[in-house]
Amino acid sequence: MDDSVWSWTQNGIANQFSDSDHGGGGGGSSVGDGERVDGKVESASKNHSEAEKRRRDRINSHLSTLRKLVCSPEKMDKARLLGMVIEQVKQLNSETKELSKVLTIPTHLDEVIIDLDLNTMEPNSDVFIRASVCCEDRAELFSEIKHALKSLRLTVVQADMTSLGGRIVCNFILCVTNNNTNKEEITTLKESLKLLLGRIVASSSSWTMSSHYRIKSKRQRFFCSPNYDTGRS
Amino acid sequence: MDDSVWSWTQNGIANQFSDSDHGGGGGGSSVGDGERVDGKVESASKNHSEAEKRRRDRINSHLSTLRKLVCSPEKMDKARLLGMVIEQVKQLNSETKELSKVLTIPTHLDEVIIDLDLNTMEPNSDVFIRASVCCEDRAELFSEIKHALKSLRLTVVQADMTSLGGRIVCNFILCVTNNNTNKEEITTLKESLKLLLGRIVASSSSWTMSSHYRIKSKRQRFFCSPNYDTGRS
DNA sequence: TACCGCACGTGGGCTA
DNA sequence: TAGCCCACGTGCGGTA
Repeated sequence: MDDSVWSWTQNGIANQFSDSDHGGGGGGSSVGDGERVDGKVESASKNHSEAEKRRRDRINSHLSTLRKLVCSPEKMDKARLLGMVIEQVKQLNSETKELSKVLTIPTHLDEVIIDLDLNTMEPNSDVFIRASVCCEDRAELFSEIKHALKSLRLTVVQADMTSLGGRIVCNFILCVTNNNTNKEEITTLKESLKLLLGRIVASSSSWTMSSHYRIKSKRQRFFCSPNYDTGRS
Repeated sequence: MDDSVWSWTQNGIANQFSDSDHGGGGGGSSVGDGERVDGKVESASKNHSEAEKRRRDRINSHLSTLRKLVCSPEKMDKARLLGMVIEQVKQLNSETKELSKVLTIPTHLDEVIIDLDLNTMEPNSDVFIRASVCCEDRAELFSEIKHALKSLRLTVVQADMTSLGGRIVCNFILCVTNNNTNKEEITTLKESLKLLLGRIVASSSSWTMSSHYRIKSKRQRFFCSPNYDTGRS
């Protein structure tokens, strides 16, 4: 419960420049031959020792930075700290992967993706379908998609849309409202959905590109603005 | 250009269990007193030595994991590796922060946030408004919001929506279509928008909560499913 | 007491 | 050659 124990962790890097053998193990250098020591090798040894200290300091400095970065409490092993860093990196990796899956940036390719995991289907349980649409942006797009989903009795559980440079990508999580659906019906539904969305995408492509939604540096500035914060953490 | 140089990096952890002094510095233990060594202290020293080796192996094992995790090439310093890890963590942190700004998770608090940066306004340039709505989810919500935006002549440039547990959060980037707008008009527009969205949120709260969109473990499984991938990288 | 984690200085392997 | 990086064993300070 005494923090002074770990003082070397904090001060060791900066303050331990008192040169000589403050505690080291191999300090005696084990000269068993009993010959006179040459001044040259002595200075070499000193250089070596100092260089090695600089190397240790370099590593420990990075370790210290990492400790602050992962909000690790003091009194934590090097090993445990590194383990914590590993967990942090893994979690951040999967997090960004998940987020960028949901929030994609529209590409220049028209496409409709329907994703349905039949394996996790359970009787008398809701069925979810994931749909992604990427096409030219236009005013009637949302209402057409909405109409198509309504005609197939699909409910929008989650929707993410991103438009950039006149292109738009919409990701939907859809819920099949008709409760008694077997796998065959779901497969048919999937095909119908793909067909309808495909038509919408095709009719979007035939449009002449409007100049309304070009990439504007202003919008970029808006996103990067420090004011651009919701207040939620 | 010879990889054997770095073989200790790969093999050192696993294969260096040949016990004795393979190269170490302090191996001589510097017994300058010339007395007989006690068996007890000798075994203690050996224990210490082995424990220290285990500790080193533990750290190096984590370092090796980290090296794979950040796709660091072999032939990289411990120090440089740690520096790379630091950069990686910093980048991932800012990345997830940016992403979660755009794609928020609905809270239990009703709120309407209008964000408008008047400072970046330029004459004869489009004006963008950021609007965030968090409230109870219900079927008519989208059409009501759409109607409100239309009545104010606002165009939806970008929209992100996330529903979870019967709550929904919608983030919009809106474009003011009326070109000749001065700051006073924009401020009035901002107030009107806040008023209209506030009414929609209030009417959502008065609804009795439907049980349709409770948190379902199935949905969670759907998101985490390995099949849940768009094909875009 | 025994154990643990650390910094230390060293020898060895390798590169420029 | 000098310089770099590493694993090694050790003394020390602190905990259980």
